[in-house]
Amino acid sequence: MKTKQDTLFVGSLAKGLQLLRAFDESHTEMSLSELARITGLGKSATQRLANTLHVEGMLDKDPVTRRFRPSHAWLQMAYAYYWSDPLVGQAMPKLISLAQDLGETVNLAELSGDHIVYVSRLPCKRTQFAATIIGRHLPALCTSAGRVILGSFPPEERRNAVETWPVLRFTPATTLDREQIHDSIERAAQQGFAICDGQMILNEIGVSTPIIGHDGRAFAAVHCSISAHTWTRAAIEREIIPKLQDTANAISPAFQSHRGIPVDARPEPSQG
Amino acid sequence: MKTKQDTLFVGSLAKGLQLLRAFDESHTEMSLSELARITGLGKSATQRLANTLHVEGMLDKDPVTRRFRPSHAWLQMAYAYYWSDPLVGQAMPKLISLAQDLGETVNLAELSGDHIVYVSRLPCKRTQFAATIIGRHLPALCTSAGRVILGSFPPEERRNAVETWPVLRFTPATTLDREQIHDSIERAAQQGFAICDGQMILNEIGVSTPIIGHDGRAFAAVHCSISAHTWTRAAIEREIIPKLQDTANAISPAFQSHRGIPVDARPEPSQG
DNA sequence: ATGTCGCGTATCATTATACGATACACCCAT
DNA sequence: ATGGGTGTATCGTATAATGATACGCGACAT
Repeated sequence: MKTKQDTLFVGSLAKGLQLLRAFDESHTEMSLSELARITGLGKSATQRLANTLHVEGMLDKDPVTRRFRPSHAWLQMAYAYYWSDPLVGQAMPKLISLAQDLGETVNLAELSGDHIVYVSRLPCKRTQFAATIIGRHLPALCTSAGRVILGSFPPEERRNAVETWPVLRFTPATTLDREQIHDSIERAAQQGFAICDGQMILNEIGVSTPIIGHDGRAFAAVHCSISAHTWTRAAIEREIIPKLQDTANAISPAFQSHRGIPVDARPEPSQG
Repeated sequence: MKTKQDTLFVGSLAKGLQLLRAFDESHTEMSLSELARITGLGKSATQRLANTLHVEGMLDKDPVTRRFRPSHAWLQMAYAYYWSDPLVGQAMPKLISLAQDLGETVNLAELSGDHIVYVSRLPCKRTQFAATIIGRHLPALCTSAGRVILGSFPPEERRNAVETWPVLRFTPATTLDREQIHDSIERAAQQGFAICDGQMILNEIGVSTPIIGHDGRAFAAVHCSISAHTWTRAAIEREIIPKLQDTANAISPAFQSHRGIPVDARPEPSQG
């Protein structure tokens, strides 16, 4: 029996994608049976799907251990993504200048549902590995970028987001209290920037300014990650914020919000 | 009729991947019919597959133009890739130091069949957009990285590669003559580095040193991109090469060649 | 040695599932 | 109006994906 709207849904394809999604931070290479176990797909099915992905060049297969892992094609997907995202092309040169100017790590973050994604990273200092690679997905409420973006939303949506969007603990200092998050967003809305302390990494400070579309809604942010050991709040506001804001403003004008659609208002996939 | 080895090949999945691969530099967003035309898949099939990919979050669909484009999930694939590639984790901090030290754009390139892929990029100057984003695939023979890697291969393989691997013209200065490419590789083999002038971009110089595995074969390279306007050959060899070599050597020891398998010796997908 | 377990691989009949053709609604040009 | 171009939806058919089953191998413990 089919759930409902699925005469134009190809199950095999969806299952194949499941296999791809099974790979993450903690599953970097997997045997056939591991894949089967994690996806819950059954040995035969997994075998066929994994083999297909291998033949098609999406999975590398170690000839001796027979374990699968993401192929270089996964990076080509990112390459194609970059060309398709008009924001990146506009922002990149400005971000490079900014990073060189500041001498600090600069990122471009986009809103994606109730998360933010680091779309571009320009690391200038060594940090956690995860902070140096693109594509990381984080709960918007836990990041300075997410908060400053939310700050540009109408109060109604803002409230709803603060109450319903997910939060996750990353460090002992991560704020889980939605009251505090609310306040942080209010402040961001008034000031036009957000500063978050030790939310993701201890002694790391995140600073963000919003990239605003025609409609006044932000859909991305310029983000800077610095060390709490070398920066005071005052110095940040004096030396970093203005430059971040200039950069964000220089990127802003040309764009329309196109991804920051509230999760519940997402386009219906298809509706019998 | 089936070709032969396909009882464990899922066609629908392969077709879905075809859709994904249809997106590139020149196809950044596509309508249903465009997709159908490019993949040659027929309207109905394309409709179903595209819809599936949309529902599964792999393709965004503009609610008004109804055009598809890569979603943020494409970046998450890169994220997963990075975790799975042991080289990246080792190299990243060293590359960051190098880039800061040189003040020039530094890249990490891996061999992938007869191409090289830029796996990590640390742009310090503005250049062409394509040179700032990861995942770019280039014919190995046309790049300093590819040549210096090939330089570490046994002469037999090296010769074969020079004769059969693809070359492509990017600038009026791109070397298409395989004799010259051969010489360039020989020089790289002796010197331990490769310098390429204006092969990809006019007035851009590429400099690479090899990252070598246990077996003596290189499978990746540290690459630096600089301007011909500000650097002379002598200055490069004096100030850049040594640092590149140090970095590459610092990364090398821990690794085994695992992707640089000659194209013809790639693991057979399955063989009835 | 010997048995067992887990793995990757291969085969096969069954029917669910993906298929192409077809038809409709819509928008923008002629 | 009209015609070509979209995106969408439906339907009967047979292709193509399915799960169970079986085999061969190596690791490990008995």
